[in-house]
Amino acid sequence: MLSNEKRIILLLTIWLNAMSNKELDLSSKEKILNAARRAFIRNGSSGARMQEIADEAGINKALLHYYFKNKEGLFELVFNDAFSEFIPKIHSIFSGDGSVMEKIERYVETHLELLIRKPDLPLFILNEMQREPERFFSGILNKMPGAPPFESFLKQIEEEMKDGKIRNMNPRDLWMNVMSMTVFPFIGEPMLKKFLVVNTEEYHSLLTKRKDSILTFIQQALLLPKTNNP
Amino acid sequence: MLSNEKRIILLLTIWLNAMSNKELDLSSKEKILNAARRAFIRNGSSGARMQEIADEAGINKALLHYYFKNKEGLFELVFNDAFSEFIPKIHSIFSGDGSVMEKIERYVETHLELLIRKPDLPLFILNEMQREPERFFSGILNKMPGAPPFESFLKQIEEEMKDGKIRNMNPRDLWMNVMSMTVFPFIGEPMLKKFLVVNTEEYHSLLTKRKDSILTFIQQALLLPKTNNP
DNA sequence: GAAAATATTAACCAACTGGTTAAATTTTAG
DNA sequence: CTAAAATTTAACCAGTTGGTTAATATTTTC
Repeated sequence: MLSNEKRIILLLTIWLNAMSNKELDLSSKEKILNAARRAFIRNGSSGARMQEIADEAGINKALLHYYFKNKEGLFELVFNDAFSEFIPKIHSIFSGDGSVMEKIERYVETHLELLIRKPDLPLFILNEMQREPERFFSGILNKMPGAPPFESFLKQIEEEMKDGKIRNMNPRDLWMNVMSMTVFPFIGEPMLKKFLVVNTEEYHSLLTKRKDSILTFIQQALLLPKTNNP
Repeated sequence: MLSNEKRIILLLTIWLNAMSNKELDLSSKEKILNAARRAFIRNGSSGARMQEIADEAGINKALLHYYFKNKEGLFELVFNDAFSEFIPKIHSIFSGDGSVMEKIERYVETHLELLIRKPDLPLFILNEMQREPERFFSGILNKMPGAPPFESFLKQIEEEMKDGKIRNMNPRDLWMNVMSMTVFPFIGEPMLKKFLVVNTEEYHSLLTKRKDSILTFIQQALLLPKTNNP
């Protein structure tokens, strides 16, 4: 299926990766995990090839099975690592101290920082979740304590709305908006670059400034105009 | 790799699909396209199997090659259909009449309507775009006349900001926010349902109300408080 | 320094894969 | 009603795939 040009590029990539892996002096296991991440992110769990992973790691294919029982085991490990990195601090943010706006700021800051470093995470996670939803609803997501923290955050939002601190709207819509504006620009980069008529550098510059932009936007949408100027 | 339970479910699905296809009296070609969409959406172009597509379509595998030269040809067709359905009217919205808010309203309305009917579209398109970006930057995206319409819309946004009609912010951030809030809730459904503590019906009910919610949020973020009450 | 443990590899396997082909069947056209 | 065209299928193919194994090499331990 691969053209000759693509094959050359692939081989060059494999060689460069092998050289860079050698230079970094990683163990074989670490090289495998790095290569597996790239392969699973790019092609999904069913499209990724064990030989492809071995080639990118610069090792013999049998070593994959020596360290990780099988392809599914390797995938589980890679996915669980990604998932627990992506999900993580939301719960402590929800149940910690601070106003609604402060919590939103903390979430946006934390997540933008993570996604700038690992822009492939959300698409990878969400794509595998749609591919095999039952894997998550019977496993890793059930281990995720979603209900309590968000429900208390929900209450807090409702109270601040009732107190007139922030504008009245469906709290679930609010959170949906916050997550959308934080995460989607990383998922939608190829399309957004085209729409916004920017190149990759310009786009990434936009992303590094997103924190202030998102927070200002949310504040302007939520905060009521003050009747008493300080 | 499939467990027996999954195999039974798959076979039942194939049978039900075959029965429903028969009931709908579609041509073989249409059955193939429907099955191919489902397979490519779920597993990606490299993970989807020709035999899987044939099984779901209820036809012999050789027929795939009779109608569509090969797997890549079938995928191209499916992807291009999806892409031209997802991208489409943005350009006429950008270059048409109306204020910035009116254009935003038109975009949100049009796209929500499309995505409620076809919620798998954005994840599929963006996933394939990240998997093989060169396919798009040398092909279909170059055919997409992105530059002129958005640049004129950019100018319009800037003018309305300068005129004090809407609040000052980076127009690219504005559009990024609009697209994010419209598209991400469809991509992020499995995760958002968990965070928001809603079931599928409740989540879809949220989605059907998103138009007003998004537009109100944007208006509150953008529109300046009036100094003269009518 | 030798034994034990760990790592690594080439070669191999059965099953799966995308694609092909000739024959049979069905549909269409005249 | 028959020939032509279109559709459909079973059987097949070479290459790819995930996984295994025995042998070899390297590292670690005592």
